[in-house]
Parts: sequence; C-alpha cells; structure tokens
Amino acid sequence: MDKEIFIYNTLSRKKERFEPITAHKVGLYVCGPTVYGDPHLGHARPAITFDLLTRFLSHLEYKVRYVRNITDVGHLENDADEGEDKVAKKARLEELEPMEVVQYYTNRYHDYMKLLNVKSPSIEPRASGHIIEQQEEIKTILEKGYAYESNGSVYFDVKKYNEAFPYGILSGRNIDDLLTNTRTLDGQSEKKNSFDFALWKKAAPEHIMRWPSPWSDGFPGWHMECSAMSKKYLGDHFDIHGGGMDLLFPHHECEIAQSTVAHGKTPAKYWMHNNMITIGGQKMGKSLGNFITLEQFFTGDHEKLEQAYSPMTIRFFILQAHYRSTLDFGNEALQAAEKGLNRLNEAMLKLDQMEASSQSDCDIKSLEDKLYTAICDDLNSPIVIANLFDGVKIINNVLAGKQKISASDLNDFKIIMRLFVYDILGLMPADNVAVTSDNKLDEVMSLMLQLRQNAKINKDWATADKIREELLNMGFVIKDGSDGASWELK
RNA sequence: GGUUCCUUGGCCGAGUGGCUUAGGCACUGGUCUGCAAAACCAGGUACGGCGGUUCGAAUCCGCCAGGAACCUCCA
Repeated sequence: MDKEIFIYNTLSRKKERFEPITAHKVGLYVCGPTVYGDPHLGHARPAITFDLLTRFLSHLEYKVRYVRNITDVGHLENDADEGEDKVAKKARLEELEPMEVVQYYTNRYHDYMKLLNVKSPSIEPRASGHIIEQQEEIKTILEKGYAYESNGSVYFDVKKYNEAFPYGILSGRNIDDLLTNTRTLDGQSEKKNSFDFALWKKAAPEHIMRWPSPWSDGFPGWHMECSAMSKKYLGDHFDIHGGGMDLLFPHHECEIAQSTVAHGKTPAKYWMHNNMITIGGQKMGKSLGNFITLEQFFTGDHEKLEQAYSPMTIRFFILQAHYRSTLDFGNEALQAAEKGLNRLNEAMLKLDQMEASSQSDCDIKSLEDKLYTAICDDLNSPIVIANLFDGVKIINNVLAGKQKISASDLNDFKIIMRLFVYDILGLMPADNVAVTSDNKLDEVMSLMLQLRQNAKINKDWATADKIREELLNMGFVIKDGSDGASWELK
C-alpha cells in the first residue's frame, strides 16, 4: 500500500501519480464488448490490461470495485440515424430472438475470458437492464436545457454545452473543426447541428428492440449506457475510466458531456486507454473484417495462423507489449512468445528444487524493487517480464551451482517470483505438466523409457532411436537429461 | 482536410538527455549427449532522413519522408 503508482491519464496526456478519491478504495469502469459477435484478439487487450490493473491494485490491498458493462442495445449498424440496431440485425439474419443472440455471445465472451485467466468484474451490468436509469438521465439533461426533442428522438445540444463547458477536453477536438469536418449523413435534419448526438432514438417500425418512453417507442442513444451505469454503481465521480483508444471519440467525449450535465461533474478522475492490436500494420477489428477470433487462435483454424496458440501464450504475448503501444500480430511474434513463456514456466517449476547456501551472491531485493518500479510505472508489463527473466537466470544458475542463494533470500525470491508471475501477471502454470505418476499413461511411458534405457546400455542405438522416433510420431517428445530421460506431450 | 499518435538491431518489443548488454525469439559459439533434440551458459547487430538546442540526444525543438487510430458501430 505504500507504493506510488503512476498512470497515464488521457485527460492530461501525462503520467500522473494515482491517488484514489477515497482512501484504500478504487472505482473502475471499463467499456465492455458489444455482444453481437465472437470475441476476437482485440477484445483480449482491454480485458487483460484492466485485469492486470485490478490484480495489482488488489495486491496492494485496495478494495477495487470493477464495473465492466455488456452492450446489448443501442449501437446502430450503418448510417447513424437511419440504421438498424446491430443486435436486431444479427437476430434477423440468424432467425434468433435478439436476447438469444445477446446471451449466446455473452456466454462465449465469458468462456474465452476465463480461458485467458481474466477475472470477472465485480459488476457486469447490461445496457438493456438499465433502460429506466438511462431515461431518467435523459430527463435530467432535458430539464437542464442541454438536450432537445425532435420527432420522437432526443439529441444532446453540443453547441450549448460548449458555451458552458469545454467540449473536447479528452480528444482535443473542437466543435468548429467538427462542424466543417463531420460527414453529412442522412437524417441530419432532425438535429440542430451535425455534431449533436442522440440520447434517445425513436424506433423505426421494423426495429425489434424497443422500449416505451415519454418521447417515443425507441431505444437509448449510443453513449447513454455508460453514463447511467457508471453513476449507478460507482457514483457521479469515480477513480478510473478505461477502454480502447478507438472509443476515445466520440464515445468517451460524449459520455463526459452527458455526465457533466446530468451529474454536475466529470465522471472520472483518470482515463486510461489501451492501444489496438494490428495485423499487417492495420487495426484488427470488425470494420475491416480482418479479425481473428480467440477460438480460432486456440484451435489454429484460420488461414493466417500457422498453428494453434494456447490462451496463456496469447496473454503473455499481450503482456509483452505496453498497453499503450500498438501490438502487431504475427506468427513469428506469437511463436517467440510461446517459447519465452515456456522458458519462464520451466524455470518456475524448478523453484522448489533450489537449495539454499550459507551465503548469497544474488541481489533479490534489487530484483524486487525493479519489479515494483516497473509495474508502478503505468503498468509496464514488458519491463516486469524482462526482470522476471533475470529471475529465470538466477534459478538456472543456482541449480547449476554457479550462483549461491541464502535461505532467507531464497524464501523471498520464491514469494516474489510467484507473486508477479501468477498473481499479478495472471499467468497460470504450464498445463502440460498435469500428467502425474498415478496416471496410467505415465506408467506406460516409464516402461517405454526403461526399454529404451536398456537398449542404450547395450549400445543398441537402432532400437533406442526407433523408440524415440516412434514416440515422437505419436506426439511424445523424449528429453534426455543428465539424470535420466523424461517426456512431455508435443 | 482536422484531431491524436507512431517510426528502435533478422522479428516482436522496452527505454525519454550522459552505463540499459532492456527482455523474448531467431542467429553464432560453448556445456551436456552414443547421436540428435531438449535444457543451460556466453556473444554480436539498432535507434526513419536532414538541420538545430546542448559539453553531450535514440531521448528535447523544427522541417521532410513514411505509417496508424479517430472524425461513422468498433476493444
């Protein structure tokens, strides 16, 4: 708890010292997925970034309330005002009830987040479950005169807002630029200005998802849910608001405007934005259709994938880059991550084999300091990982007798390595070591290794090599060590 | 066109004024091995271009080149 944490605040474009609004407590709101498609690699980035943040804050004994919403209503498919609700469109295509689609993809999202060892948020509210709260918020904004009704829809009056409050404080845009640069879309006639945004939309006759309201049968506008739900669960001013950089404008800018009017203050003290994962230098996302789903990564079933990659490889791959940098997808990079993670895992498994000496020539305190300094510096997970590999070197050197470690250092070392690898980075132990000695397969394999060992003693290399080769074909890798052979699944 | 940002060695990717060998992978050498694989140890290569500020810049400023995100739903 005595650590100084610095986080980059998009509002100030600087790293700032983190000071919670209420001592020992942190309110965190993160924009979650729109559940109308399978979760892809891009969804893993914010999930893992803010999982890392909450894991670390929890370790420092902050009580974290982490709210991550599910967007199941309100986003339009194409042209802003004439579009069709995304969820409704998907439902028609698949001939499913909208809520059935929502539930299906929500479940899928949960399943894949669990595989990535992403902890569940404290509260996961759905937009469709907070229609009343959103309507109340719209009423307040109307009463205060910062919105107007037009043909059954309600729009936020950005120009009027800008006279009293600075619009664009997060994204650096100003309304003059927006006026000249916003595209002309259909249905703009309902609005006073092109940059006004909808708080409530009247539903077209064919629109399935709709709710009654004082203005029309319709649905809430794009940005309403986050304002209403963050206030309900975290209050009108909370610590950290997170999300992808692509949400910065207009989503978060509009959210600030809505909340500022409705609640009388800006919603969050710190704004954190994770960068995009790119593929061939371009953002991986829905619009370009260049995304690879998490399922495809785990099965390897995609033309761009040379092999399957385990969930922990994906997690490690993401943590190897800083969350504010773009991260470029590539098989070579993923394979490098896989091998690096494997090396870390192997070393972690050898932690208990280390023996203490009367003296110590490794500096565990310095390692610990470096790890904390890195994670406190705007969650610099790549540096954390680099330092953990220094730890790997210590493990191997001590086991090889090249370095000595005292009993108390060894104790501290084990604690700090496990803390950072498992608890903070959230990397689960390797799963291919699950096979234990009470397993039938293991008995058979011991027999095979014994037969091969006998052949080797008799210098019957042909038989020994044949056993090794045949086992390899069946997916078993034989590793000859200095103290006997072992095996693992390929 | 506007806003925000990026350009580091074979690849991924940290680093923001003067030793960071960042780290991982790949590569090379070594140890081990019947051989091989694995494992471990060791080692080399960089800072888009041109100017400027400075005793000193990958790191600050300017210009140029190239690229990205956002301005429309997107993590």
